[in-house]
Amino acid sequence: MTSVLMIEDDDRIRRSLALALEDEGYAVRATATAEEGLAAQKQQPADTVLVDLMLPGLDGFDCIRELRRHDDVPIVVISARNDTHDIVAGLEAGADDYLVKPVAVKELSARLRALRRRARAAAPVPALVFGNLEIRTLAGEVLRDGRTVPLTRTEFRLLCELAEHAGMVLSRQRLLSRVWEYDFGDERLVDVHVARLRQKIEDEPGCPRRLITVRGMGYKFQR
Amino acid sequence: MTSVLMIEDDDRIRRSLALALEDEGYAVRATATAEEGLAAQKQQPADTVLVDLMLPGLDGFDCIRELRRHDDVPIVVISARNDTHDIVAGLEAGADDYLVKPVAVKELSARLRALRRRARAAAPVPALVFGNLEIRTLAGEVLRDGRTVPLTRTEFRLLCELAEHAGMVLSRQRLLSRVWEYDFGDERLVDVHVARLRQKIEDEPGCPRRLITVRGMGYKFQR
DNA sequence: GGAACCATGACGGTTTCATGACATTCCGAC
DNA sequence: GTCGGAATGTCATGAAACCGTCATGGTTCC
Repeated sequence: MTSVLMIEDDDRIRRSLALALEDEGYAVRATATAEEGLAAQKQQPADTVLVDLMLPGLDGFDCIRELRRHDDVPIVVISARNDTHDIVAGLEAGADDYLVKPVAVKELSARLRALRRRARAAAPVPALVFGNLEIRTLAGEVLRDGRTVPLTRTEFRLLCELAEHAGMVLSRQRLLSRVWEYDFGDERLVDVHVARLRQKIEDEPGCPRRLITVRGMGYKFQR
Repeated sequence: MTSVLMIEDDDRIRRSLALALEDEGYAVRATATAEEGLAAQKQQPADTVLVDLMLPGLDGFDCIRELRRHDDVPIVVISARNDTHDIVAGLEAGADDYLVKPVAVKELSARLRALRRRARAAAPVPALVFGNLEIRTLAGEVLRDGRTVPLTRTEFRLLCELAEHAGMVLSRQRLLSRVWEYDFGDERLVDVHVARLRQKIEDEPGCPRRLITVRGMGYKFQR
C-alpha cells in the first residue's frame, strides 16, 4: 500500500481529504504543521508527501526545501493559491506537482499514481552490493566479506554518495556540497576522508580498486 | 538545452506556445498530428513531449499509449478539457502531467523542469560511441575495444570537445577557448595534445583515423 | 625551391595527490 | 560540569603526474 503524509493546517480539509484518500487505498498520516510533518517524515518516511503552502510557523515552501535536503520523496503541493507565481515557486522549491483546492480526489489519486510510476524508476536502492562490499544505505552499515566495517558518519555518507553514483566522477566541490553541505571550503578535506575510507574498505593497501582518483576531476567509485 | 516536441493541431496555439517556449530556452519542434509527432519522436527523440488530447486521426490518448510502448520520455498533456474524468484518463494512459488551457508559459516551464529533475535521476549514463571507441563523459573514462584508456584531464576534455562536434572542424582558437579557457595563447599547444591523444586512441600509428588534421583550419573528430 | 604549416620527442617547472601528525570539536558517561 | 575518547578538520611534506615550451624534422602548398 502506498503511504501518504499530509501536512495541512485546516482541520476540516485534513480530515476529509484523509478519509477520501483512505477510501482510495492509501495509508494516510496527517499533521497540522510543517515541523510535525518533517519530524514524522524523518522518523517514518512516507512514499509521498502532500503539503499545503499556508502553514503556521514554517511555511510550505520552507517545508519543501527542508524535505528536499535529505529526501527524494515525491512532493505534491495542495494549495488554495492559484497564481502562476505561487505555482512556479512551489515547483522551484522542489515540489513535483501542484494542485489547486478544492481538489478532486480522483485526480489527486491519478496524479499520485503517475508520480510514483516515475519515482519508482529512480528509487534509491536500500542496499548496494559490489563484489565483497555491501553498503546498506538504510541500515547505515557496511559489510566487507560479510563482516561489518566500522565507519564514521562522514565516511559512511561519503561512501554512499560515491557508491550511489558508481562509475561517475564526482568533483570535490560536489562531494563537499553533498556530504558536508559546504558550498565552499578546502577541497583537501575530501582527500583526507577518502584516504581514511580507503584504509577501511580497500583490500590492497596502496592500490585502490574501489575509490579511484581521477586526477584533476575528482573521485569515483568503481563498480 | 532541453528539447520539446509539441503535438497540437490548432495552428495559432501551436505557434504562439512554441515561440513562448523558445523564449524560455527550449528547443521546440511541433507537429499538427499524432502520426507526425510519433514519427518525429522516433526519428529524433525530444527530452519531453507535450500533447493535446483532441487531435484529428489518432487522438491524444492513443498517442500517449503509443509513445509509452517504446519510450519513457516525460509526457505532458495540454488540453482544453478540464473534467476530472479526462485528467484521470490522460494520466492513466501514461502522461506525467496535465495542464488545462490556456496555459501560463511560466507554469508550464516550471512543470517541465520539475519533471526533468525526476526523469534525469533514472537516466542511464550518457556515452558517445564511435566504433571501437566509447567516451563516457560523466564517468570521465574512455574505452578502446572495451579497455579503459588512461587519459589526462586535458586530453579527455579535448577529446570530448572534438567528439561532441564529430565531423565538424574546430579551429585551434576555439579549442583553446573551450578546453583551456584561454582566450589567447600558443596554438601549437593544441597540436601537442592532439599528438598525445593520437598515440592513445588511434589504432595505426602515423595514420590517424579519428583525429583528423584539416590543414590551415584546425582539427576534427571523424565518426 | 621556398615558405608556411604540422608532428612529435624531450625537459623543467608546476600542479595535484596521498598520507602522517596534530589541533579542535563533539558527545556520551558519570 | 567535566572527563576522555572518538571523530573531524588543518597543515606540511614528499612523490608522482601533468603541462607548456621548445627544437627538430617532415609535409604540403604555391
